[in-house]
Amino acid sequence: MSIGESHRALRDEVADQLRSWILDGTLEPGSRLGEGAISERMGVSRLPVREAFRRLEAEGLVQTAPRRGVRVAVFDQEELATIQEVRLALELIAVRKTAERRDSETMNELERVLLAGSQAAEAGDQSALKRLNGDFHELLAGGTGSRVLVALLRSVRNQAHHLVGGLVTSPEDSWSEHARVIRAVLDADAEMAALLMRRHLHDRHESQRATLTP
Amino acid sequence: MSIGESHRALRDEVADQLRSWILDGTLEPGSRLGEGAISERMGVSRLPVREAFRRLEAEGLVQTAPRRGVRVAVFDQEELATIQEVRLALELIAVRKTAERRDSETMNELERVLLAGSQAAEAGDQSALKRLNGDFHELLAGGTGSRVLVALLRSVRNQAHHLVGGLVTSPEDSWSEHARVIRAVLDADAEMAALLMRRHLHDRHESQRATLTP
DNA sequence: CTCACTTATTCTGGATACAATATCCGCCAT
DNA sequence: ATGGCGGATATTGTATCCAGAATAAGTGAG
Repeated sequence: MSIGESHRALRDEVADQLRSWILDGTLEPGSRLGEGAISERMGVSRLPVREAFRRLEAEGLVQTAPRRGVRVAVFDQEELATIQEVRLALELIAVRKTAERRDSETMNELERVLLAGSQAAEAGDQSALKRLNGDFHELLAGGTGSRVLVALLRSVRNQAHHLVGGLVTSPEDSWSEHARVIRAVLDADAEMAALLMRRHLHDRHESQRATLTP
Repeated sequence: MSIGESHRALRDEVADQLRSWILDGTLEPGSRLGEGAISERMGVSRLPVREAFRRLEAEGLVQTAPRRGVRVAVFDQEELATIQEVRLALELIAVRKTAERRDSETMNELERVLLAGSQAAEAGDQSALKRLNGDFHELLAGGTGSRVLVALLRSVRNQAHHLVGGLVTSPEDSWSEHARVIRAVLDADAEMAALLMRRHLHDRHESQRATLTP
């Protein structure tokens, strides 16, 4: 099999695949990841798998015990609360900075997402809304112009996602809150955008706590 | 040479060595890190070096271009400002959480550091102060009980350190501010501790900006 | 002499084989 | 049952090997 034209590095491919498997629950928290099994299942040698492990380890998605292999990260309640708190702080920094910079490309993208989102909401297109909700967060991170912040947010968001198991909020509810944030950013109202974002994430956090501690 | 009894994984050793070389300026920003050269210089094979690269990459200390190797990360002014902002937010979360949890082991360690620090300050022992200043930040991160936050802070702190080149603040000045924060934490005054920490980091940030933009 | 093009070397990315070692699991004896 | 012993398994690390890409070196033309 030819490696093809401009194939990405295999470690990236492997890392992405593992990440999505972890996030969508195919790999349950605490389950063990044997490098042999992974490499066999994905048809690559063990070398890229090990490199992918190191990356996921640094991203906090997996935990490594020396000589005992790698397993999907499992967090306790307190750790999850901390992650939420950190995520909130970082998202606020990001949305403020994006609203202040008003990078033209990001603004155009946000307008596009806003339009597509309201159409999808009317049509009741759940999967489109889910994707747009993802775009929303990516755009707000990217709009800061900071590669570091983008990486940190993605990492923390993954770990936060890790906790929800099944998402509690419907894509429609999420979208209406997102739309308000986007409008504030487009209006260059950084403080309003931050406030709306804070409420957005805080509500979500609360509803999760409620379901987790009955 | 025998690998010995309970030696840490070589990738950790390599990553630590590279990290300190980057942080102390032995490896200048933008300089290239050939995996062959590193493995030769450190007397290990290329594999642990590559694993270490992936970790440092995720920590943001190095940047990787496909097929073009890895080089020490170089950040522009705006990125550095963002990193400082993120670090401030995370340190505040950490110091508050530590002051609220009051983990007994951490409190004991903080008392020890406080005592040793005041002695070192009197004796004018610069290197001891420098080490204690490092312990200070590690303890505040560890006191949160959150592995994730510890990892994030270490990463962000490394990248912030990355910018200073030569540190501007003397260990003594740093220490006096640190000591005040420790006392506030020991007094369970989370808000006071956070306020002192904010001022501590903010001052440092300002003095750096002053030296960088003459 | 400078610039572009071609060639050669180096380096990354990946695969594979092999050794060493630590952990895990089952079996056996008490 | 329980505790210890020994083999099976997995991780970790080394050594080679190869393909492909990037940089460096060299060469020729204008």
